[in-house]
Amino acid sequence: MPELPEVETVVRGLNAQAKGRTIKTIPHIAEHLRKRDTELRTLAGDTFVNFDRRGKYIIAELASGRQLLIHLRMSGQILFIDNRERRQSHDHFVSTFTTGSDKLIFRDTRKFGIMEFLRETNNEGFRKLGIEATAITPTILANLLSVSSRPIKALLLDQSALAGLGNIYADESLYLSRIHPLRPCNQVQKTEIVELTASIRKVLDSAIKKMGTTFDSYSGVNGNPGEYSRYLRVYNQEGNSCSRCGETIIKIRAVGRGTHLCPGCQQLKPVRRRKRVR
DNA sequence: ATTCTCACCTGTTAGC
DNA sequence: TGCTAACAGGTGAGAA
Repeated sequence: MPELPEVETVVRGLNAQAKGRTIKTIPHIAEHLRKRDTELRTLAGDTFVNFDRRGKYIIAELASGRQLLIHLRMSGQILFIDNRERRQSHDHFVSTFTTGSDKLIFRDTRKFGIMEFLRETNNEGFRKLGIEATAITPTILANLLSVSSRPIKALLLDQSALAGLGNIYADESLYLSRIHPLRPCNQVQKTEIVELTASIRKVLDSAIKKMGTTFDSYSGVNGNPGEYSRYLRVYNQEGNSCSRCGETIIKIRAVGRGTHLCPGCQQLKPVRRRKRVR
C-alpha cells in the first residue's frame, strides 16, 4: 500500500521524531536484511541528519555522509514505540537512540521491504526513477504517452517513467479523468492529458493532506491510519455505484493487477468532443 | 528494445 | 468447521 502519499507521511513522521537523533544500539537486524547489506550494523553511533523522499523511497541522510535507502514495498512500516515493548515476530530492524525512551522499528510482514545504504553498485531502481508524480505537467505526460502503445495504467505504474504512483492512486487518477485503464497510451487525447495531469496532482495532494490511505496494514510512524480511505472513488469500491453516473463500479484484472473502474464513464476509446462540420 | 509473467513472503479471505 | 487456493498495496529478473 505505501505509495507516494503514505511514504511522504512516513518521511514527515521521521523528520519529526528522529531528525538529529543518534543511534545508540541495534538490538535486532533480521537475517534477510543483514544478508542484503552487511554494513547495516554500522548505523550504531551514526546520526540521522534528515529524511527525504524520492518516489516511494525513503532516504535517510546520516552525519557520516552516507545515505540509507528504505523501501516499504507491500507491507513495510516504520514505527516509534516505547523502549520497553517486546519485539514482534515481523520486526526486522530495531534501533535505540542515545536520547528518549522510544525505539525505531522496521516492521514488515511480507519481508519485501528493503533497507540498505546507497552505493554506486546497487539500487538501479532508485537511480532510474522518473519524474516525481507530484511534479507532472501536461507536456511531460504527453511526451511519456506519445512513445508507447501499452495500456495507460502500465505507464502510470512504471516508476522509471513516473515515480510515486501505485495501484490505488493510478486507479483513482484514471477514474477522475474518465480514462479507461486499458487505453493505449498513444490514444489519449490532448484534453484528456490535461485532465489526467490535474487528476494525478489532485489525488496525491489530497491523499498527502489526509496522511495517506489505509487499506490493510499501512500506518504512520505512530501507528495512526491514513484517512484518505474514506475518499476513494473506485479503488476497493466494486459493487458500489459511481458517484458521477450511477453505474456499478467493477474490478477487472489489467496489466496483472486488480483494477477498479466505472464502465459508465471511463472510456476505452477516446471521446470525440466535436463533430466535424462538413 | 519493450512488455509481460512470475517470484519474492506471509496473512487473509473466498470457495469447496 | 476445516482445508486449499487465490489474492493483496511493489519491484526486479528473466522470458517472450
